Amino acid sequence: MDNPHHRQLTFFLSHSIDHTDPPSVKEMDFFSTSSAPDHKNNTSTSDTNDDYQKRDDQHDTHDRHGSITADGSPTRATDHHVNTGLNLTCASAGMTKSDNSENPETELSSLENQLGKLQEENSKLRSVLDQITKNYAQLQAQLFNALQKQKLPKNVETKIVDPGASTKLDVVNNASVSDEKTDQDVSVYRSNNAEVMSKTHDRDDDPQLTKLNLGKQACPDAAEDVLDRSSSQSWGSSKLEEQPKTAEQLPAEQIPLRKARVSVRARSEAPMISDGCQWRKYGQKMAKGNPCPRAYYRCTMAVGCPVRKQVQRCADDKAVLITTYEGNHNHPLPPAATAMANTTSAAAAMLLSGSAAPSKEALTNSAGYYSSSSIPYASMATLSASAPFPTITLDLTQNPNNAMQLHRVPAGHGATFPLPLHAAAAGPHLLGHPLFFQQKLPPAALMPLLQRQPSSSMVETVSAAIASDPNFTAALMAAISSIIGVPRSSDDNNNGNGAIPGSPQLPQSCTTFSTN
DNA sequence: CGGTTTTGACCCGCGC
DNA sequence: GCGCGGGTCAAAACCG
Repeated sequence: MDNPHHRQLTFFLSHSIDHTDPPSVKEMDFFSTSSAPDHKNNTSTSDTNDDYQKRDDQHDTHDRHGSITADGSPTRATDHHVNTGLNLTCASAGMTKSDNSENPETELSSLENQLGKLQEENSKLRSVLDQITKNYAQLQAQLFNALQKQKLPKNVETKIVDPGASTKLDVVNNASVSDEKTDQDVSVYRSNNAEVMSKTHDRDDDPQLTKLNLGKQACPDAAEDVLDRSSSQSWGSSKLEEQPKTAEQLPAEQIPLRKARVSVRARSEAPMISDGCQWRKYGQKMAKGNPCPRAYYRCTMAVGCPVRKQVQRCADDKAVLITTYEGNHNHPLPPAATAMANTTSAAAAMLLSGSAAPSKEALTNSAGYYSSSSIPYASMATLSASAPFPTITLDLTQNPNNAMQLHRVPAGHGATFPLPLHAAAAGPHLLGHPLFFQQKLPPAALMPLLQRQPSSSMVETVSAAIASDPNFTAALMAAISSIIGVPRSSDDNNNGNGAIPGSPQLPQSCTTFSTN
């Protein structure tokens, strides 16, 4: 039981069970308002949808889900098919066909009606997502502020007593309890918890939702996760600027946030890649197994900025520079730095979202699902038992046109399997990490970025690679599932994260950039 | 003179 | 408990 991963599995098992229980169902109310996806599990993967629908059909007689759709969404059939809330049209089309096979006019009108409903639902979902994003950002800012207000001794978790964010923070504390060692595991939940919280933006107004969320705080380290997130997600976010900053806040910021790492490999002759930030070297060490020293840098753009990075040349190929970022900036960043921040946040989000007890099968499934997309670059996750922290590596050493690879390296794993970039792309949005270009630029527009030389525009390349997602539906679906922390209903995918990384959390991101 | 870099020492976690 | 390795600290040196 000491194994953190085991704990993760346990958690997600309970999670999956949850989704059959009324409480979990209540959580689904978040989406049920739009009537479409009241099956939180549906958002996971397409293959899951089938299973879930089957299950749902079975449960229909028990009216279980009927209670879920408290909003009174009329069509259950619609609910079945509109799992992601994204492919609403397609789902409805298939469904209506079977329903209306007699009169063409009737069928047409019915289709129109349903189409209108679906469009409405779609708009609702979009608004919900927007709200989630806003809420998340707000909560993040509040949490960050609260953290800053309290001085936390190093490696010591204390209760957060900020009245303004008491609910949220209390949740964290309750969950955090005692286990400080399962950082990696926690990171997985982090996103889930945080997302849930973000959904309950009216936490003060809606205690029920809060309680439900609390119920999901099965992870003892959830608090830590949240803490991490608060600081980590400040990357590229100017919202935190609004938060008062004092010297006393610094210690708290630097406390826990180090678990998820994002590393980038790129070819570069320079001793350090330019990422738009100012760094101060505070240490250098010879790492085992690498003749090249590892340099430790700290962000000096703001006093107390928790962001650090490690720079080291690859032992195998000294032309490859590996830069690892950790933490999130607590200050405004210049455009160039923001791009990098967004990139690392996205990568971290993806990493954390998928770090939750990744099951090979689930990941494989997801990989297959996503790989079918038109993403120009291949995505890959590498799990390494040697990694002290979950680490995602953006490999820019290969042809940017088709070799953008993501290596996810959570501790305790040694398997390699495809990792869906889409989730990462969508995650940041939902989490409140604005990858603006991602949202506003069509995939085609991102291609040029991918075709650039890593050394010249590595940030853009990485950002584009992470952010660009030709299949927004898939990405959003993954993101939603991750946010909800929806466990796969599949028996063997209880590990929770399934193929789709659970929740995008950006608690701490350690990005390693290796420039070639 | 202020900021940065260097570098040895120290701390801490982990494995044996 | 001990050793190892990673990460950080902090004093001295360096630089503009």
